Amino acid sequence: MRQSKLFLKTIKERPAGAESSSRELLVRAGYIDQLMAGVYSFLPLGFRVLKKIENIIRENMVKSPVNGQEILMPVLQPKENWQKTNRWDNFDVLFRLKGSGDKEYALGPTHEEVVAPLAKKNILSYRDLPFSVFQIQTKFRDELRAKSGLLRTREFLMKDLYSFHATQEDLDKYYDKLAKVYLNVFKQCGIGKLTYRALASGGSFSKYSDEFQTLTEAGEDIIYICKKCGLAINKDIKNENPICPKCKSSEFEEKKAVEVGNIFKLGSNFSRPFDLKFRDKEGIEKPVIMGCFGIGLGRLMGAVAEVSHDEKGIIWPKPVAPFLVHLIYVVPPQRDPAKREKSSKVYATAERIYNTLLKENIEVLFDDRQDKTAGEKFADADLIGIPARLVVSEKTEAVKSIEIKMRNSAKAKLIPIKGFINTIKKL
RNA sequence: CGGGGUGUUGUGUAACGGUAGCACGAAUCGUUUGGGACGAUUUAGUCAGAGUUCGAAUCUCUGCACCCCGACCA
Repeated sequence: MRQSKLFLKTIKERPAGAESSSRELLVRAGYIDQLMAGVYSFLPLGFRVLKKIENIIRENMVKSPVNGQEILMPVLQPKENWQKTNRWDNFDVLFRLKGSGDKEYALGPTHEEVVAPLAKKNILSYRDLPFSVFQIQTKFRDELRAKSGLLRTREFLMKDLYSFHATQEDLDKYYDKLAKVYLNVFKQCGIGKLTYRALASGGSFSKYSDEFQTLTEAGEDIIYICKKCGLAINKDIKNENPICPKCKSSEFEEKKAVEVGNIFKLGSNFSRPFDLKFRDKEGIEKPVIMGCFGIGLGRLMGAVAEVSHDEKGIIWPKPVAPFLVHLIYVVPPQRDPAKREKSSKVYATAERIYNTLLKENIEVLFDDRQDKTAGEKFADADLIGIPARLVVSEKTEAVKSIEIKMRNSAKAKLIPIKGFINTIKKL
């Protein structure tokens, strides 16, 4: 991608009144644009990051042991289904809207009301169980207070997976496997060390659920980490239970965190209202046991930016970075005719390197802008936060090298142009 | 939803009730060119409505929007 053609403008000044770092940096670097409170557009760079996160999640959901099948359910949902579960009037953040003839609809904040009746059409026998479906789709929640950029929004992409089981034991096993897969997803996104599986209350569905909490001061949740056994619990659990449920210790470390995922054992709470049943081996009708597993993609992206940045900009972990390489062409003096010759040579070298990278399928953003000085390009590169920065300039041209510097390191070094691609491939 | 704050060009900001100014950006020209260059010229603005006043960005009211704190967050 050529930066000169990119639909993106970086902003030098800090936006007024923005409190969270991730929000400030994502806006200034041109990843996202706010339409209104809690609603953002994803610009080309932001969209790429979102897609990276989406693919990591999808891969993990499709393969064993999750074995999810990807589907896409409607955002627009009938009021009747929400009345069946008693949530039309009780789901605080539900967006309710009127269509023609005053017919009422819900904008999906979650999809139990859709997936349960859907499953009813496909589950008749114990032989149909267990199975899981998931989607990566836009959710709407009328949050009373949107805040901190992508960390709490009213419209957001969510991966929600629903599992269907014949027995509670089967759900329990699956649930624990999913929890491990979740930790792996967060690890792959570069926030593994900071992300805890925290025991939480299960609301009206079950006694407990598990939250996945990433430690950051920008988070709005508080979790308690047991100093003895390392178990994390959320505030609800701590209030009910002043001692660690696992090792009975009473010493906890209190940390602020942002919830990037949440998993629930729904049991038969949704199969009952929708009459979702199956026949077991003995021919007896039983309610299907369900699980529900969510990850907020935008929030995850915000969380990564929140925990991985410095004063100059974002520092993307490689797996979620919009590009692996930021190739920067430092424009040499051009007014002097003798130097103009050199200039075209430097540019030609940059083009050659760009094409080599493309040919090798290395994801590269090429700062080919002719009207920006080196300083400005470097400042932009730091702000945007692509993992590897390659510089082609008169200096590097003179020694037939290119400069390479990693975003998370202060050191730059020169590598010969000949065979440079092998260095890049090893990144 | 309770409380607080703020709305001035694309962005960041200034202006006692009295000429809406500065910087960045954008545009043109010239000089520059390895850490956000310089000069000249140009561009574009008082959230909306009502009121007070000779006169309102400024004071009052209403509305709207955004930000922050809290509550809420199956």
